[in-house]
Amino acid sequence: MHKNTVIRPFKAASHRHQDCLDAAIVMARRLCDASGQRFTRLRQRVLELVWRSHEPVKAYDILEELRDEHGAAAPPTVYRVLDFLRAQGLVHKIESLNAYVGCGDPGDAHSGQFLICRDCARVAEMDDPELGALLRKKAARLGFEVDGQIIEINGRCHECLQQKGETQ
Amino acid sequence: MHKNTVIRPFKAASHRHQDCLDAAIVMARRLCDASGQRFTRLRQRVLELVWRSHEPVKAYDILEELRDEHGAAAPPTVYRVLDFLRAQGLVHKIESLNAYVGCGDPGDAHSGQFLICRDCARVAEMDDPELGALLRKKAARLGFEVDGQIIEINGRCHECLQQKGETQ
DNA sequence: CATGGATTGTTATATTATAACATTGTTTTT
DNA sequence: AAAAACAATGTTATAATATAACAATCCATG
Repeated sequence: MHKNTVIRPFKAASHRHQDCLDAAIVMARRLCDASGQRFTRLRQRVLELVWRSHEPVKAYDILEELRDEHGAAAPPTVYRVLDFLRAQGLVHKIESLNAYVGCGDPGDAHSGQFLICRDCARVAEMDDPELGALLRKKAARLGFEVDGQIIEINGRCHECLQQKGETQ
Repeated sequence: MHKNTVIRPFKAASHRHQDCLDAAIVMARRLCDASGQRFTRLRQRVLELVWRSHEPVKAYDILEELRDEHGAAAPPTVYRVLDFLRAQGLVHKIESLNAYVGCGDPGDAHSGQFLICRDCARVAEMDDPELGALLRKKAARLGFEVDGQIIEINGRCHECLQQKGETQ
């Protein structure tokens, strides 16, 4: 048996998203406890906002939410928390969108390989060892030593492809 | 024989960079002529600035150069030309750096796979069909249809690895 | 030589992110 | 418990990246 490489799938529209959110928070608390980091109320709140949906979330959208809820809040507040969450592997940045998504498998350090649907804007995450290995192999041919990769794949998710089929 | 997948190598420090630059301009002119686009003085100048070295170049650095040379110039000037050059496949954007590099093989449409050296900051480009194919295959398992990929690999180039070895 | 489309100029502003320092909160030491 | 040390957050200002909207100019073609 090999490990499933899909660590943040495209969920069915009907899925109970609250479960995704709850799982993410529980896991985050566990990891922070284990590594002696403080999972403060602010950090939890930002993580919840990142996990609001399966679409990537912008820093300034988080900022606006925080302002609504909690009075002040300035950009550094958000960016600092995002940096913290990224350092803990709880959140990834999608570089091509300047936006952030919750990690589907925190605890296992990885860079992730993201599938971005151009129709519904949702993002799935894979962590495929074959892909990583092939990249390293190809890079090695040039004498290049890999220590991190950014892979963002644009296209259409299964659900959107089906809908497209139906309406035509 | 298979096509070489390295389309923008890490050049030896001793290489004659003027040759890279000249080749890029000649190729650009040829492609624009072929597709009925105008390779204006401004477009040529921006492409030269992008090819100033093998390091990615920032839009605002180009802007500053243009200002020195040519009086006015505002951000839209630069971004419009960069958009044009990208549309022609003459330039790629490195998303994780918000910076731009000349394409090593314009004319053949592709997204490119970039190797970014964290020591010397230079960027090489591959266009490896196996990598693309594997990505599509993995994505297809999720029912995902790929229409573009962003691959940016961080690490150390051969030359920098050697130097590191020497000084220790 | 006019006219229509492409290119570039210009002004203003939006979006994304960080620097620097002050304040508050928490843990540890005494 | 008070003080010291450190972590987290607040605050103000600004840097860096990018686009919108409209005006002026250029240039191929009829």
